[in-house]
Amino acid sequence: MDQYSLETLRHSASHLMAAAVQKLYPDAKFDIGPATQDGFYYDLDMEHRLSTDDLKAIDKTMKELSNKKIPIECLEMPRDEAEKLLKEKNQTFKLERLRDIPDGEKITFYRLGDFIDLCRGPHVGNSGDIKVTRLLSIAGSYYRGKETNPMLQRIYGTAFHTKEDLNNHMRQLEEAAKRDHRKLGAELELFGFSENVGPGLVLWHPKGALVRHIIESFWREQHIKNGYELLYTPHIGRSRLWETSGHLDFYSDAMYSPMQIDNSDYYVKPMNCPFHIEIYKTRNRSYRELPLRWAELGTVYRYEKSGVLHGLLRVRGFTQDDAHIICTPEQMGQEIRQVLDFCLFIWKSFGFKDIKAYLATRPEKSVGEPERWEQAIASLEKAVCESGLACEKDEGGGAFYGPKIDLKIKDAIGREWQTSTIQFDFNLPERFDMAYIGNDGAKHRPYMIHRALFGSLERFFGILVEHYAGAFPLWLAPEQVRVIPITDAQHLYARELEAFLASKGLRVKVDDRSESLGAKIRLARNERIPYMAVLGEKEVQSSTLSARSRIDDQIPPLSFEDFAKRLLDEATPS
RNA sequence: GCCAGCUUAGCUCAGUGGUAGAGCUACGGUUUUGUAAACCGUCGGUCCUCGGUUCGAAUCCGAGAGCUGGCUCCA
Repeated sequence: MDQYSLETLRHSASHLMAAAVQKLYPDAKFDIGPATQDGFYYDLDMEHRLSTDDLKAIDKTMKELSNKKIPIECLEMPRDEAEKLLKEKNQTFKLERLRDIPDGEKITFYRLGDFIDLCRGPHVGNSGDIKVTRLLSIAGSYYRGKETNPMLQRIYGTAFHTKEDLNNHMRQLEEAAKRDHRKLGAELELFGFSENVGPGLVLWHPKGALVRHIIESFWREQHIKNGYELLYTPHIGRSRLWETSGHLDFYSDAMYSPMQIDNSDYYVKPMNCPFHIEIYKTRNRSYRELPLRWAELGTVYRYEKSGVLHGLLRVRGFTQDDAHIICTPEQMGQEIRQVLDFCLFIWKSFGFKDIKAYLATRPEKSVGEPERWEQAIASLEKAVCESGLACEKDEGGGAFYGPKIDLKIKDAIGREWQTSTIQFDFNLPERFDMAYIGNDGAKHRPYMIHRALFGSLERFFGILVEHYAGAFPLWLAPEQVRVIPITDAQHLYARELEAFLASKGLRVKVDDRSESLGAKIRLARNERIPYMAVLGEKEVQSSTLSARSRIDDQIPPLSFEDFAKRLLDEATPS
């Protein structure tokens, strides 16, 4: 339809922005300016520290350059000439980027008026093709993404073919902002944080805690059904446990300082695995008792840099829905398959249907025998294949201790979230010298698989709030029915209904404030309560109730019994 | 942690050097209401914290905390 792809358009828009920046700040040194999923950015360095106020001027200059319809020309040149040009322009980052281009590859520059940029292209024909742009924000970004490198200034923007597309995009951002779990969490009194407690430490308020309780109960029930056994383990453990596990050597950056108890150092746990392994090691294990599937809602604490904390999605204390499967080589394939199916069942229960798998294989630095890696990867691949999931392979993307499958789920407005993870571990079984006695009477090293379905309850809850936009389905809603008597004369009748519904196991409250019907409905709607039962003179006379749901507005009058039946039918996970 | 920004009542926000405000919420009263906001009144403030400049600071400057958007990292 359009002559250029959105990616090309955005890439060109980043050049147009760079041209504008160069015009306003001639000392600017440019690094890279690619298109991204939603727009583009350009990384640059200069004397002037940009602030959001500067975006207006840059935007204005971009519009001027666009109106001039300046052609964007491609210039191919030999390496020495390219180097000379960049040196002349004092573009030190670009010089380094030039050195990254392998010999024999074409070296191209793109010129937009006075702005000449080392760039692979392609680009739109002229600056007049870039009409619909919006500069969004400025940020810092480390040169080449390395924390030890100097920080450049990054300008984020986006571009579209039409004004309408841009407006749609901005509306989508607004929609996402409305669903923001931090905002809804406070509004619906689900959870919060306190400066006195500390950043990244979640306080679950009664309503959020109730939803969490329902999720946990469902989780436990399903795990028992699927052949798991539940464990509880302590929050702290002696330093020698973490020495054996290797965490003190390789994970200490994320661990909190130890506390001294009776002359020993104890660490708050960043992971649950060592405790599970200790349980495994309490006695000899026979191949006959494998596979073991041990699950725990284990609360762990990890140090996260202050700048990365984000609502419930990134915290310092969180509860993993952790499990460890310990099995023989023969059982491995079947176990992986079962975990994947279990994952899919759980995601379906919470209304997520669009799920993608990412398989990460052996990285350069790794532990464990190559055959074990190959076996494990093969079984992961086979299981994903059989499950019918779409899968992307990330060669060399596994952890040093084993390959893994991560699942990403798509929420109600199309955003992807990384949640479930299934990881082999060839490291801990070695370190802890785990073994089972095979039918040959000899000791063998078991396979160990870590897996989490939700990832963490905090993160999952945050995703759920955004997915449902705060309107939990009936089975999860902290309050399922709000009973609304119209006048004081129906208060007794309302209490009768409340007691009846509660006796059926429904979560119900009465709003008997001296307020108008409209006001009570408005409040219940704002609180995202799935059902309202309105009671007036008519309902008392006919022994009925007038129901109203979040979805249907009004429902014809029902008896207490029929109403309860309807809700109980609906109140199962789907 | 780093770059940029923000922080005024429970919430949303106004107030740019001269006595701290509005709406909603909460509370008290009046009202007895038929499907998204009845009316009147009252309470509510360490203007994030500490220090500085000034006759005088919510307002200007510095440091710190928390938060937001990114970078890095990751459940």
